[in-house]
Amino acid sequence: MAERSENGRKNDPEQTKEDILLVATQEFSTHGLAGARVDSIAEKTRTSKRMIYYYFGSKEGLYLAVLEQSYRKIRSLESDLHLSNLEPEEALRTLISTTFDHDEANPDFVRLVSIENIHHAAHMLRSEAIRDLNVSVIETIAGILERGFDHGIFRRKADPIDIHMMISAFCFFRVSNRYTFGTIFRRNLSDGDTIERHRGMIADAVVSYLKS
Amino acid sequence: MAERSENGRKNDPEQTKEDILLVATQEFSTHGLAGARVDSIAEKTRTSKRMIYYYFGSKEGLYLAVLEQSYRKIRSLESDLHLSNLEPEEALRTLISTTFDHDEANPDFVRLVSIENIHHAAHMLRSEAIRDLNVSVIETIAGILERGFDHGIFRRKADPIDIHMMISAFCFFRVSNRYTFGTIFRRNLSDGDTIERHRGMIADAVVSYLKS
DNA sequence: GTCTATAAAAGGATAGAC
DNA sequence: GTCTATCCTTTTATAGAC
Repeated sequence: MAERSENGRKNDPEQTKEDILLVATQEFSTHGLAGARVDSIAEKTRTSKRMIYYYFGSKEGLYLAVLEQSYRKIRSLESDLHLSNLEPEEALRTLISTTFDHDEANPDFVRLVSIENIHHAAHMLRSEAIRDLNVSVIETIAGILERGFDHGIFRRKADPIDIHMMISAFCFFRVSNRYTFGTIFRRNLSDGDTIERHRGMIADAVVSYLKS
Repeated sequence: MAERSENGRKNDPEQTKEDILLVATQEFSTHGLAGARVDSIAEKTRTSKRMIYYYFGSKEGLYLAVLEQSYRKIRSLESDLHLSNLEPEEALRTLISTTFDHDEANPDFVRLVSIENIHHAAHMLRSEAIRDLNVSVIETIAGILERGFDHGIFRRKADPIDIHMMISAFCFFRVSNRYTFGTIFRRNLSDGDTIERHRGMIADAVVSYLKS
């Protein structure tokens, strides 16, 4: 009555799906939606192409699953910060560092978002899971801005979504445009010193903007 | 001895190439490199698929030509500003507005750069024309920062490339991530009021950063 | 649930005439 | 320089056995 797999684990659907998703995330983020090859994904998986269609229906279905999983991962990160105990400027700097480090650590996610924008966010629109994304970041920022203004620390009443955009833009661009920017200006944006300097820079910029 | 075309123009190679490039720019920026279809491009052109291969050799050759032409267009814009006559803060604000308006007015270019980043800037690296891009923006910014610091207007000695990145990031992201950002936060970034507010915002942020 | 083999279609590229 | 027709590889997707 021996099981089939060598690792002593019997056929595990969840495990198989996870495996496919992991490989697919890599493939889509490297080649884009149209550029990704189902065959390549299947080869790098410990299962076969047939299973991809069995579980995900189509190439697009797989892409959507990859996208949803990627967004689900960040959603969880954002909520566990507990910034309301910190004084406003410190809370904001912590939030910014978190966003910065997240993008730096997750180039695959950044690339998937870029790809989704190429496609006018069409898949994201179709996915309730993603569309109903926790926009708790905005509430967090709104709270910080309000407290900061009341305490006289920030002189400017800014829109929280605008501030979130300013932070995202900087953190995202560094990763998304790494290659073209690096090529033109001959600068390696993933270099350790550069990372440190940029992390401080975006925080200082946002804070000084709010204080001015 | 009648000419062939109805418009009284005889076969014009340059015109034909231009026509193909225009359509191809649209197609590549909308669907990405792999997603673009040579057949679709040919259909929308007043010439045939054969001519695309005749002039550009391959789909990749056409893509590279599109990319080069797009970069050539901005290069010319950046140089005709004559900012050295303006006082530093005004010069910087003018430069920022120009970048902002350029990205807003050229979503195709922004998308092509995003696509090129998906491909690790591989084509850009192969193209001398693009690699030797005029980096005069950096010299311009360096000059402004120096003058501003000497005049006591800016208190911070910042790296010109970093400042250029900060400006680019904001202006670029607004356009490149328009769809995903708009979907999640239910905000139209190409709305007139938003554009005005954002144009002022990035300028204020950079200036206050340098003054802090 | 999983595999091998294969169908079906799409899309990049070219032949050859004018 | 330009056109029509076509080749042929690549790639998505499925059939059918176990």
